[in-house]
Amino acid sequence: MTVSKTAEKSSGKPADAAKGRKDAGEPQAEALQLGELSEQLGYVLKRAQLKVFENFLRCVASLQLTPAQFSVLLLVEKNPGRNQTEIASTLGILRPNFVAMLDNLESRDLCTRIRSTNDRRSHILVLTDKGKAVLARAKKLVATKHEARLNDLLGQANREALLAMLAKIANEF
Amino acid sequence: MTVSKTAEKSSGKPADAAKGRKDAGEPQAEALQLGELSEQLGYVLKRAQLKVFENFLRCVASLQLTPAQFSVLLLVEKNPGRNQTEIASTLGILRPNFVAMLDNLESRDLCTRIRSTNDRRSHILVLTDKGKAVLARAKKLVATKHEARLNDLLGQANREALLAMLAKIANEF
DNA sequence: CGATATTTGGTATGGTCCATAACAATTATC
DNA sequence: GATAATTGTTATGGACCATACCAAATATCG
Repeated sequence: MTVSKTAEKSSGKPADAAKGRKDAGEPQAEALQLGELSEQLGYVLKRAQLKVFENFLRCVASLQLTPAQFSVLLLVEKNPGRNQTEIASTLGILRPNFVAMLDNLESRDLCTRIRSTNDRRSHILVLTDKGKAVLARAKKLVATKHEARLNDLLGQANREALLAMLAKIANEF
Repeated sequence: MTVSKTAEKSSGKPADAAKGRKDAGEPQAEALQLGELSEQLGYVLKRAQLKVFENFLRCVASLQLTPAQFSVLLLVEKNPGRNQTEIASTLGILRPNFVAMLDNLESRDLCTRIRSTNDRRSHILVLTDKGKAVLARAKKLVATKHEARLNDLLGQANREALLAMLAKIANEF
């Protein structure tokens, strides 16, 4: 597959190599045939994922949160008192790569590392008040602007079916 | 969201920070709560995408093809005589990044750049005989090992519904 | 107890992918 | 025929991912 983030200079959908295709009378090199590509799970999946992330970023742009950061805040809120290793591995983040991420969140006063008294090796992660507030606002934005759009596009039932299938793939494929 | 490729050193599913969870009698720090994370479209989507790519790579490992390379070969076969810009932009690949990719495929004698006689700036892309043969084998592997697995997992009808929804997201989100 | 192994957070580093700027050669435009 | 646009390309930087390694703290076991 392939699918990068900012499709050429052209419009949104990358599948139009040609310019301002309308129905004008230009010599216009006709559009390419996607062919079997549109049946490839990985291709469509990646395309969809990029679009969703892109939309997510726009929706929470005012809070300056990436999908990854949002997931960290969500998980820390739901599981306060856990250490870096636990949070990171649950999200599939490798511990070394989690350090800079936490440095960022901590520098913005969204979460805090606390030396555990039981095990003085580990850092307990906790959301700051600001972190909780930002997360609350992020949730609202995501719910009303981002996830709601799926319902408009697919309908409630289909949206749930989609999530269920994706979860199944993520867990059993 | 987040989701890296090789979840920690632990097993497959990243959602088990703890070790060999069974039902033994260890002090074992209980598993984390995913919470609202499992309802986040982007999170589940990314997770699924990583799993699918991972499986794709395994299925065509004998041919040494990445999803991106596979998509290029597919598109060139379906649209012979197109130049680099057209193929790249259709796939959402930026032209500068497409150069090294083609260098690779060409060095393996899977496709060829041909100077166009009409426009001597552009390179026409064509699959070599070896390229066609490799692609044919890849298709077979993908169909029988990769895509077939989706049917086993979701069933034919659901698989088609999933692809349709993903395509809709990719195009209209 | 004390030697050894393991775990935790962290640093350093390299790879891959993605994005932008710039350039020469060629072609289009006026 | 001068200027603009296009094509393939190089160079470069950023983001993300993965591995090896380290010191401090803890666990394990003789």
